[in-house]
Amino acid sequence: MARPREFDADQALEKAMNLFWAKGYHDSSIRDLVDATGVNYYGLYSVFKDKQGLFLSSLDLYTRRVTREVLAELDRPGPANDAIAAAFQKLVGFVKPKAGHAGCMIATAAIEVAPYDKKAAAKVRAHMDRLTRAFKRRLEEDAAHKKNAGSLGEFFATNAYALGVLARAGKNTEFMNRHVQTTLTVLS
Amino acid sequence: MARPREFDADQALEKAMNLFWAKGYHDSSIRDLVDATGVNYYGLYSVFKDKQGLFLSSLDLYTRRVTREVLAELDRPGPANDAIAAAFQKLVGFVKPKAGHAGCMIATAAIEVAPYDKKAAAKVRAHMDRLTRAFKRRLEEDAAHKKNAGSLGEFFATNAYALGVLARAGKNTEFMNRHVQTTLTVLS
DNA sequence: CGTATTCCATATCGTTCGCTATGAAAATGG
DNA sequence: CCATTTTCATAGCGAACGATATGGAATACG
Repeated sequence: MARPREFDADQALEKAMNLFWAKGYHDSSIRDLVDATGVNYYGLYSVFKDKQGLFLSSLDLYTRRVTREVLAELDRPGPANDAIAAAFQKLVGFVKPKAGHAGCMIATAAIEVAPYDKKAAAKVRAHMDRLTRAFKRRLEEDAAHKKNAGSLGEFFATNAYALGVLARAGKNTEFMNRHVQTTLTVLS
Repeated sequence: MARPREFDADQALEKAMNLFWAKGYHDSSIRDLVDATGVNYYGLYSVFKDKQGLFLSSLDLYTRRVTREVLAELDRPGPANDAIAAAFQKLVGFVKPKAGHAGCMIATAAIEVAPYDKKAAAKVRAHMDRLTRAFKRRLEEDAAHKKNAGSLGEFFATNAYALGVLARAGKNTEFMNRHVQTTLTVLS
């Protein structure tokens, strides 16, 4: 038809997500996003509508990219305890300070965006529900925890987000590993 | 010496703290703070230096006002389990949506301010340490938990902040109470 | 009582924000 | 090969930001 765009939307979204992940919504300006993605204003706005749209798409990508890997650990064969421990181990690897970003993007969004952005709040809620259900599903397979699978699922999901807070507050990996260790004692 | 100020600095700080608590740092503009406190620009800047100074003072007041009440529950006589449960009960009452604000101001600061503000980060760390030590101290009195008092203290403190995230994400009191219930099972 | 000093109220500063308008550049279709 | 269409690069928009400057009002001191 006409001049083709010179950027890949998926790659741009990934870079935008990394910036939002690292700095949150408010501290990531459009100009920062233009620099980080290498895509100019027109490109970003034509694909993602506006800053909110880019952020919402980033939340979706975060779910696909990061959360999926954590949830995959829950499908491991073997005892439920080991699968949950593996999931937390994976999570610590993600939220620890690395490549400039620290924390869980969903937890950050929950605190700084959800209170006044209904669409972001809905995505945060959906993410929490998904994570909760994943833990719950795995726990229901275990006879010892089947009856408490619901509240335990909520508990593990909440503690997953708590790791994101710890990371943002500057706690190191040892601290987070210790927290995971104690968290898992509810299963024994 | 000259014209006396027409406002009470402590009352103004309390109102500023409530706004920061409700909306976080970035969404609370100086103009919002002027409206909320009833103190004009000159007054705020002459007493608190700048926006950061006002925020840091608000963090201190939050510790004195909110955290102290929670910690007071830990000094209750009786079993450590009951004291810790009471502290969490008090905490849920504070972080639940009420009077416009929701969540824990420290957790919010940890996520949205601490990553790039060293002074705020230091106050967040100090708060976490204080809360952790308070739990730890109470647990050390209990022979059953003395050996794990350190990691348990960290665990309880972290879960206290987690409640703040839940509140900001819109979770209701029942959800938070259920979380507290499960959190306390690590003691049994 | 007048003068110095401090505070109040408001206007305004420079900057940055999210977003859009504008003209040049690049590819397609007749 | 030119006209059309879409993207690129950039300038610029109005609004809001944190912070400050300014002139009048209010008190203390001589």
